Amino acid sequence: MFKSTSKDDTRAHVFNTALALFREKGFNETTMREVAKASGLSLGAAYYYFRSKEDIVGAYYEHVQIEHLRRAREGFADARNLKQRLEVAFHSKLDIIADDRRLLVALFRYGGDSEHPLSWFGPDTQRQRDLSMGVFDEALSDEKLPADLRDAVPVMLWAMHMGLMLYMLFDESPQQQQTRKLADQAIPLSLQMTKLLRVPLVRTPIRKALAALLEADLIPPAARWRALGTEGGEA
Amino acid sequence: MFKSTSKDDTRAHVFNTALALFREKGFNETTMREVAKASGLSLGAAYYYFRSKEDIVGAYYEHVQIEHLRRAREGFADARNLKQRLEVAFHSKLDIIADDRRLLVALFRYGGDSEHPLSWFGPDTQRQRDLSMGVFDEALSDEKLPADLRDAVPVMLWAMHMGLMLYMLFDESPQQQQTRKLADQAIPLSLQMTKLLRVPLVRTPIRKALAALLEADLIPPAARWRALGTEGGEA
DNA sequence: TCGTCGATTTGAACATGTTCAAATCGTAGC
DNA sequence: GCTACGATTTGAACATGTTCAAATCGACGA
Repeated sequence: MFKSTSKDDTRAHVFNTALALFREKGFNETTMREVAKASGLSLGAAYYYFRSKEDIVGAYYEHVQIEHLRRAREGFADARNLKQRLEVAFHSKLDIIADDRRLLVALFRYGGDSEHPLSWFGPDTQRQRDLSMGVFDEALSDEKLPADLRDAVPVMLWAMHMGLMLYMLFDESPQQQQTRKLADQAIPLSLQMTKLLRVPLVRTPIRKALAALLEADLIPPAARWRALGTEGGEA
Repeated sequence: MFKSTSKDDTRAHVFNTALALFREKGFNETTMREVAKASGLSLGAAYYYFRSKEDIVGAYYEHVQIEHLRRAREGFADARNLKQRLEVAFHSKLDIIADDRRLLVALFRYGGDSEHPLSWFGPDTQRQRDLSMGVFDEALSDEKLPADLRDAVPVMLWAMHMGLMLYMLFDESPQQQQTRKLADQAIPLSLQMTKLLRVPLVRTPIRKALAALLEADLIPPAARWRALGTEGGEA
């Protein structure tokens, strides 16, 4: 019933070969001909498994998100409070991509191109966004927050984590320590800010800001991501 | 003393021809061969004036920034208060790029690529960033603010304006009304936030946040952009 | 075993950004 | 007017992502 190498297996093989090359030489510096040759395939065959070079990056990021969800949940189990859960949420993501800065460049490349499948806000990447926001939503878990904020905070945390990833792309410090440090400072500050939200003087303008963001469609409906990630992950 | 067509003239001609094509068909969809032909030059000659296709976009953005500074100052002259100055700062930028969404895509493309000349945070684009932050700095003008905040707020406004531009890329509403509306809501909210900064309860965590951003090199020295824009603009 | 049909593989061909050695042009100095 | 030299122009050639028609493979029914 099983071929020794199914289509999925070969695809995975090409995928891993390509990632290794991307990590080693960078995305731009790796040609599809090299990917094909290193995979033991002809150029055309490589294109049979991935529609395009960026499509490989797309698969990579899908993998990153699923892995993030997995590791985050694992970490959440041991975390004792919100601070620790946020640490898990941020650092597990950074752990996963730590060695892939040369690759992530490609992911950010088409972020602003609304017509591109890898666009940050396009329909094709919505699933990944939702998965990602879901992680931060779970980090908040049953935190007591007014409902409107409760649905918006995960989006803010997601935005922060996007910013952190961007920062990491430029972080040349060993092990990207700078990025880790920034994350470690951002987390307690976010918590303080959250507490400040209870002060009416602060809450009023924040409410207005949220209303504006909501109206601008920058805050997606929470229901969408909350359902996600429950229905089994990979193969 | 002047050739009828100096190198600069020809360069400007190629530039304008290219922009027209980019606007009409989009950046990706326009080939350098088309640019060359439409300019009445051979392919190689076009490359004599611009090192690369993106280099044209680089020149465009330089132009945008200078024009922004010009229009903003013009507008500041008539503005009666901070709110109006911020409106000028934001809307003049949006005015300039309003018809160029298909072109701006290329500008955002290499934002995250730290090795690319058009990178958002790379050394090659520092001048443009400084010019841009300078505009927001001038908008604040002599606003009374604690020194540390006074140097950071222009950076925050700059970041907001980057976000607005990104939003505009995805804004399909006629005339990009959505983006305008978002800007108009963001401005008074920013002002309210600024006032909140006087409340110690708020100011303390904000101070910490600024310290973190400063340490992360995300807030450049204010002196750099304040000097700028005083020494004459274009030709 | 043979024929058939879909899955897979192949490599040539194409489009397009970029490079470059050679040709051409224009002018300054004689 | 002529020459030399730098500025400009040219188009062929190259690299690389992508496409595609044709070849090959492999399993299944007859």
